[in-house]
Amino acid sequence: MRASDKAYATLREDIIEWRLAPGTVLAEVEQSERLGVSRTPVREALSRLSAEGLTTAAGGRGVVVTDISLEDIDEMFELRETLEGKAAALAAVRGERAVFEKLHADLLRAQELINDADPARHEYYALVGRLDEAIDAAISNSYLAQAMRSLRVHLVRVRRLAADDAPRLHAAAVEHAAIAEAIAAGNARLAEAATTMHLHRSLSHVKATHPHH
Amino acid sequence: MRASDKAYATLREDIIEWRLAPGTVLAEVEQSERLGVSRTPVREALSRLSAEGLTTAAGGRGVVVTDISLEDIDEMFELRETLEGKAAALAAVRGERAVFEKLHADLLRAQELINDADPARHEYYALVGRLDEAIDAAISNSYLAQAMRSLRVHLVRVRRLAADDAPRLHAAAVEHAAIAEAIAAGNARLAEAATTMHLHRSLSHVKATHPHH
DNA sequence: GACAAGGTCTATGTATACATAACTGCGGCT
DNA sequence: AGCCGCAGTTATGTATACATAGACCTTGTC
Repeated sequence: MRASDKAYATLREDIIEWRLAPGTVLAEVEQSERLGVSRTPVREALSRLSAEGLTTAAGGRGVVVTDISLEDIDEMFELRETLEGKAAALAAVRGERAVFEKLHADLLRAQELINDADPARHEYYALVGRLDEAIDAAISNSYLAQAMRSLRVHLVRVRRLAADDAPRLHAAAVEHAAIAEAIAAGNARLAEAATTMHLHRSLSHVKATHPHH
Repeated sequence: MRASDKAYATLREDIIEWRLAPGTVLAEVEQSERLGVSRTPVREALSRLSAEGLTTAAGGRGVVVTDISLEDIDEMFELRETLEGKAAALAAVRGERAVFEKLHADLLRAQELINDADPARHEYYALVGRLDEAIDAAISNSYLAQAMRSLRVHLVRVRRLAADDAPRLHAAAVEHAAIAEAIAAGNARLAEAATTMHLHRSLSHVKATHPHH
């Protein structure tokens, strides 16, 4: 593994997991010492992070971890609804029925994955991730897929902030299942509507959890 | 101006203007000699270009200029319709009426800008650029604006490929005027429809001009 | 004659030394 | 007392030397 990849992965993880708070200044020398690599790979990592929008170059004095305001969350979900709504509609038209029928069935059984044995809900999120990947593959549009990937980085940060509780996850699983079902049925408008509903409820949940910020 | 900015701007311009053909291998030493800077800024420039999608890291053997296939153009316009349609609708709701009324009037007079005195149509494209900027500002959604900016880079490359002729530009000016008018009127659905129409005709024109590729 | 294995070579990946510009603190001026 | 300006310091920006890994060519064998 390249040192720059390591630096990038570590910094990215630290930012997403909120171990590096917004506003934190990431100095090159400081980070190179912390990560045990030289300034060059750190520099490249910070470059990539800034391109993604996780950090911003604060003119001259290092790069700082970007903040996420309530307005940012609204804006992110506005774009998300546009992109994922379109993606769901396209997947309904172009996707393979069998793939989404299986995902539908798995998502209906996802309630069992949400238990106290796995507080981080790794398996549940992995399943949701498979739905995302299936949609990405089904739309066969690399530009749209890329736009959604860019956005997902920021959404993971929001998710960490929102502290999904079990009731919300149970409801979300049902909503995801509805999306998969609509895609499997080849019903584009229904798939888009199901996506809109899901995102609306997700946003409401986030806002209810964090009224301030 | 920083050397890395210079390297980035030069390389980006060369790629967009098709002076660097798709498939061209951009070796670091070679480019650093050509641009008169050291490898470090060239490296950073290539990094940024790859993040934008203008180049791709060809595992081990340098970065190569990405190609644009006919499928790519279809995909780009599919995303573009989604993004710009939404943006136009939002601008109709959130934008300032006066700004778009002025743009509407200017665009109706744009026919005069398309003459033999300016073969590159700088003034015309500047006016269209002002419409884009006005919409960007009106939507007040930095994530959506960022997604559109990312896409526009690639679209400029396609435009250079399509060799816009005077008749198409005259028609496009009218279509742009219709978008501005709908936004000024605060009619979101009409603005979205006008955008869809414009993009459909643009794509048809590009495909008619370049049936192969 | 073709395929595979090894070596060489050339590219990128990394580290570090040096240049330069901006921020900060201090001092003098108004 | 507040502000402007200068210098010191410390950060980033650049260049270059060195490490390393992958690609291509050569050579040997089947």
